[in-house]
Amino acid sequence: MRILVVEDEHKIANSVKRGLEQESYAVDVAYTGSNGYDLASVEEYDLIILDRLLPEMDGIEIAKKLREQKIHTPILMLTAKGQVTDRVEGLDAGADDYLVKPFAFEELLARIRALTRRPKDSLGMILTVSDLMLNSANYEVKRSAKSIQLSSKEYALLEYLMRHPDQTLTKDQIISHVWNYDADVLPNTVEVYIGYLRNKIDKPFKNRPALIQTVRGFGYKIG
Amino acid sequence: MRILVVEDEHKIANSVKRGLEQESYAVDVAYTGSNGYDLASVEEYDLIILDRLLPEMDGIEIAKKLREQKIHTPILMLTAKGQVTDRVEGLDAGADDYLVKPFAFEELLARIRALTRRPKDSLGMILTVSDLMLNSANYEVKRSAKSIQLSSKEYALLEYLMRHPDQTLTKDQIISHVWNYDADVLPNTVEVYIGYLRNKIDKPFKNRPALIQTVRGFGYKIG
DNA sequence: GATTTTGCTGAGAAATAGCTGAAGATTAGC
DNA sequence: GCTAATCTTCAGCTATTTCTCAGCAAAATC
Repeated sequence: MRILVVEDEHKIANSVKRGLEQESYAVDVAYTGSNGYDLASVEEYDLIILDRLLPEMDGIEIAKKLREQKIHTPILMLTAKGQVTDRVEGLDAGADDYLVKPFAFEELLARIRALTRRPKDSLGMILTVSDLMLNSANYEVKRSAKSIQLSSKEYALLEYLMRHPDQTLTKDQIISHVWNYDADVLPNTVEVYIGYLRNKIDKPFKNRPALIQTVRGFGYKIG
Repeated sequence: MRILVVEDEHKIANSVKRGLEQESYAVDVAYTGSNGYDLASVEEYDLIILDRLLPEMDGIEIAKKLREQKIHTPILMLTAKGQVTDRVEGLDAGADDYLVKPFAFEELLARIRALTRRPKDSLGMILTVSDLMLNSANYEVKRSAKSIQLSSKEYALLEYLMRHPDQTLTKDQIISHVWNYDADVLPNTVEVYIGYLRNKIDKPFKNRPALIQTVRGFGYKIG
């Protein structure tokens, strides 16, 4: 699955590239509009992530030109928080979806999955680890058939862990996936949230094995 | 169920495609009239959604030609608000129904359901959740046999919720289904309408459980 | 066994989500 | 055109969530 990222802010471009590669997408990056446009017209991508505001040639224009060229690759447009009003303009130009910056990486992944629509996770994937179940259609979490109430950060963290079962994730990885790229939260915040999750999914089920495990010096894993 | 969408505005075409696929229709899109005509003559569809005004070959002409070819696939014609809604002309050409742009997605779905009329929902599907009943044939809503009067937005919102019982729907999802694609309403508007609905279907029935539930951080669900 | 590092946790300040009354805009009916 | 209903936004309020801090516990290192 090949993805082109057109974004002039290197920080964002690179963090998106790194994250997507970790999810085993093949990623090309263009830091300018014209560069991005050239790549998009020559190469074949499964998805194009396009910053709306770019020097030289902006996102709207690129989208419009690509559509004129009959290139119908799905386009995910990124817009800064202030510029929300122009939803219509962007969609007119041919974008398929919108994401407002700053976004959490997992949110980006969800949109990408929706746009490239792998049958597997269309509408409501159900993740399970042991007797813990997470249903992304209605954001419901259950353990041993008992419903568990989570806040949205807790939910995002749990989903990230459960999408990588038995794999140790460092606090840095967790931060860059669950929080948005310009929030800089302390590693301790992750510890705190792990604590919250344990209170809800491990502590009340003493007769069952604890699912969230600390891998001292490295991070956490579920499984 | 296969549907062909012939529409030159990518924005509309893509958002309709995405929405219908989520409802598990198989959707093909043609961005030009002649392209659409070719597809419609070769492939077998259960429904064709046709923009009335298209470059190259317009909707009326496509409909006429298809009918000449003895292709009787139901046709739903889209017309812009300003356009002379010459119902007669379109219906003469062979269209089975009309929808004026901009439309809300749920409205489109309702027409599609009417045209493809699966025996199941022939003449007005009736949705029920607990003791709440919605009859889409006559737009009547009742709870515990007591009739409830709703405005059209309230009705559209309730129908959307009831068609996805026990599933949490985000404010974004609600906005893009219940409002039309170029309306730019605030999330708070959804909150307000949820409030209106609660006043009418939950508050007056204190002895019964509340049906509309807030799922903090995610959205709302009914059930 | 003392020291350092790493992780856990209770408490609290700051930020945010959701609810609601009210008021301005828009639309439909007459 | 006028009026009434409906639609939408706004501002203020409350409860929850988010995040940091500081002190403690456990493990690793010396």
